[in-house]
Amino acid sequence: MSKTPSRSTPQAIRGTQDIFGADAEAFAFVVETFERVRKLYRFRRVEMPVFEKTEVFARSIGETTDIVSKEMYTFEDRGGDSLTLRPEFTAGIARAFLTNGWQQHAPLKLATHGPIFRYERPQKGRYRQFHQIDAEIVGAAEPQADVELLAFADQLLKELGIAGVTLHLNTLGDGDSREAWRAALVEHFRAVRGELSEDSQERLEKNPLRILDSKDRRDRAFVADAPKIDQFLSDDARAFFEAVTSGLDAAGVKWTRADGLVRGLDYYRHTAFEFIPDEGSEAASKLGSQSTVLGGGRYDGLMESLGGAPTPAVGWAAGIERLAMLVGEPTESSSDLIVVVEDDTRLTEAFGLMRSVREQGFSAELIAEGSNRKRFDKAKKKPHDVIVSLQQNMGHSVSHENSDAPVLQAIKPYA
RNA sequence: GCGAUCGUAGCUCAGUUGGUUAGAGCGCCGGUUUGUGGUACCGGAGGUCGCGGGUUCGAACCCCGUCGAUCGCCCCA
Repeated sequence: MSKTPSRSTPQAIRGTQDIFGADAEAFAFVVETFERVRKLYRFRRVEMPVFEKTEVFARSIGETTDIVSKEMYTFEDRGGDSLTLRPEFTAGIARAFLTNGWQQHAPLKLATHGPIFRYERPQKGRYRQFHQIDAEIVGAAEPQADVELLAFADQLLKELGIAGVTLHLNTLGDGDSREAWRAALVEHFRAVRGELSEDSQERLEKNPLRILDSKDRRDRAFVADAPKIDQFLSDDARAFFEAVTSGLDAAGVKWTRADGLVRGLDYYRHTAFEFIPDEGSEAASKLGSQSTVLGGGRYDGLMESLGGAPTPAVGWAAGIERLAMLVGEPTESSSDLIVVVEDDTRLTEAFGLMRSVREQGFSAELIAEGSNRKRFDKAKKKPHDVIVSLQQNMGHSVSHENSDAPVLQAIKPYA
């Protein structure tokens, strides 16, 4: 047994987590399911660096919010370059697309997953190092890319067994639509500025679209009669959105229109979406105030901010920990076989048996420590199909509830 | 960055208005019992009560600070 850590044992960094046990199993289930479904949709696997030059994120995210100045893990390396631990996948993928000449593969369907870093106050479902799965279609201007991407997300959530979650869908229109809408919103809210919450008065200057999802009571009345994006959509933008929605209907993806759903960053165009737990659902209570399960949108404006040619793209990301909170307790996997050594002289025999069983593709665990008498009881407490107990004088016993257990074939001399 | 609640054994927690050697259950280790068996009983290890300072004759308990956790606000790529 290890001793209690002394006072000098370093603590884990705030907002990081050591995932173990049932949580780790749920985490792995999310990743494995993602990998399986991603292959069904023929998304190609990509591995990305965990850090990039700071400008990769600074230029793509822009200066509109606190993100760049306050919420990234940015540091100087020994060469004096400013680097940042990735706070998202999209910007790095865009950079890779440009620097590697992946235009030649366009339209390119990519999937990846891994750790993400954001310097934020930890709370329920929110960590400083957390993990995302991510899917992008780069170099595809057509609405069917949005449909395919969303069908992937929808099927993934279904296969994870996550219920009570609905796709909330909106369009931000093309660049001109978006700007006209934004200007109208600013005008609308400026007229009632004094009656808005303090937070929203500030948002009016920094990020007016965000007033639309204010939780403050004082703002709600003005949000309700705020101008809608639909009034500002160009014919093309309207047609694009209709193509997306009719495609989703055809693909059997359920959705609901959320005309207040926005993206804060300027590079977003057209489709914006979030899968959100239904009010009062089990999923909603499990997630607390961190409600979005999976979110994304079309980012046709991103490549240009990184100095590339205009390149249409659409993608989504989802927090693995949050998904894992919703998949429920996976049943602990049981070993096909447990070998109990109740007489230490038979330990070598046990080693041979273990190896043989495992080579035949069965999982097996050995129990050969502690009091001889209590070893069998210990084995009974672990999930298993079959227990073989090696006792004194070359005797043995086999215990199982199911005489069809496949592993019995692999241990015939004992069974 | 702001606010609230919390921090006692590996885990879940108790600890009475501040008062002797800080407790329970589970888990762990050992023994006895049982003997094809997740039994029962006995015993044991394991805590400077998150950390630092203060008040007091005396602090797990009161005060300040700090670190961490949890929940919410801000932010949400």
